[in-house]
Amino acid sequence: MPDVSLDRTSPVPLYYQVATRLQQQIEDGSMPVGSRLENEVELADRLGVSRPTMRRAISYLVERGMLIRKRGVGTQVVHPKVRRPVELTSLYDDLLKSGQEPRTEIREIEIRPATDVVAEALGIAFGTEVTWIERLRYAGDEPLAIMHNAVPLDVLPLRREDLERSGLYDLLRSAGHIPRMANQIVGAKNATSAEGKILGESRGAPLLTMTRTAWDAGGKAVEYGSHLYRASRYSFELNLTS
Amino acid sequence: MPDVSLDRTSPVPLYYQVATRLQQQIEDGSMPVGSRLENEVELADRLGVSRPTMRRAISYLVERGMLIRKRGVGTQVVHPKVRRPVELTSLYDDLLKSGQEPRTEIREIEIRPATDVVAEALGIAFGTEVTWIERLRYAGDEPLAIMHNAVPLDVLPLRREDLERSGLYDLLRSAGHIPRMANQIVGAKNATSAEGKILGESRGAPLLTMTRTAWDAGGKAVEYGSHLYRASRYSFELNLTS
DNA sequence: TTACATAATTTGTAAGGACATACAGAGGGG
DNA sequence: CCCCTCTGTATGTCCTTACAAATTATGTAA
Repeated sequence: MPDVSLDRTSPVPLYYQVATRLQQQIEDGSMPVGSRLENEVELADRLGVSRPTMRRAISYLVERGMLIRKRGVGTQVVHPKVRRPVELTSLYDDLLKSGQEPRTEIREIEIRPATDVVAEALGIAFGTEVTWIERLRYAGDEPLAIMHNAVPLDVLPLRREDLERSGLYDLLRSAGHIPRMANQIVGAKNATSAEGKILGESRGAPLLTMTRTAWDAGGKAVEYGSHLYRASRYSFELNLTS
Repeated sequence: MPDVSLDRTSPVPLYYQVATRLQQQIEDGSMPVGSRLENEVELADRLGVSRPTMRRAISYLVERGMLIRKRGVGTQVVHPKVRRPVELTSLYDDLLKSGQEPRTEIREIEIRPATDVVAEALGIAFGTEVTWIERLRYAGDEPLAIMHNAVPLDVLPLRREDLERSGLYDLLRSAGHIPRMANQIVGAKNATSAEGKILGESRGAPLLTMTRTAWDAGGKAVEYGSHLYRASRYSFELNLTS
């Protein structure tokens, strides 16, 4: 009865199967917060895996913040509130997940040489051609953000139709340039009258600013973005660990 | 000559020594970006460690974003720009690191029952007594942020003198309640005239808002904070991975 | 009863071996 | 000339075993 869900013929790694099993038990409450796990040796024995495999499964959950280990003591389930480290998502994904309906209006899309700011951020030569886009993001009927992005031509040839249907990050992902690392700077400013007009706010309204450079697994810069959010309608939520 | 820096009698783990060695070689340029490492077996052999140990060292650097591995191909050094995941630091630490001189003015410190907002954030019962503080943080002579914090009494008895000398996070750490996980929400607002007066800005000036709950390794909530930053003088920088 | 030494428990580190799997390039057949 | 297959190479997974180190609990002696 213990190892019902373990399948050694499956291509999904054993340690991952074990980790998933544990995670389920934690999430469905059969391993309540604060409870101690059996020790590694017994657990491994009972599940019919080796201790390194067991350890790897546990380590995976420890890194995700679901378990903590103490040498000489044991392994415990921690408070379920904070679980995931910061995720690398786009506004589009965030809106989808929260059940709102994202809509995008392409206000501008053209190929132009990179400005010094963009070139610096992307680590490319000044004047290299990039696709430059300005988009207005709606949640339902409400405008939410003005988004400027630059994408190098050799990363992805952006087309207006694609951008209207899906988020930039989805396009990057399906083109094989999966964003893996990013540097973000978050600040605040007051809306100019032009910005306010576009976003449906008045001049001086508080805006969140965010500039971001994202790289793929190979370390190639795939996107630079400079965005403005209506503070009255949006805020960033971060879960940090370590 | 290969294993000069490896010390098997040292208490610092072997895999970590190996990782540090590799990291140095990457940082000092003797392993340039894009170069491939020797394969794991040879590397392990040359350094006189086992392959699992070698793998663990490499994995450590892969997780930190310095290396990438591809099955069947090898391991490569990636673009050095993005390295560290988000760190859990306080404003005090940030200022220290950037060479500025943090100073703190305690405007208020008292023990009072938790409001519903604070109780909810800390996961404690409404009305439980917490230490509530209001501080003004300077960088040099310039006011930078108004900071409100609540710390449960059983976590740490806060004293005015201690807070004047060091940051809250240092105090938490030395009390053994090391912040391990946190949830932050970052937004923006316009300064009221009272806030502006304190921060040396005019009414309506853009402010960054940040509320945070932090937990220690055991999942116990150790701090709730609600802070206001002058956007003209401060912004958040985040490095994200995965 | 208290203080100190000792033992048991549990995770941390390390080695060595075996097989699986994905990728890239070489070679052969159409 | 192009496409397919085969093969070599490197990482991915998994096992068994052993010892080290930290913490807690136990037991003994003053």
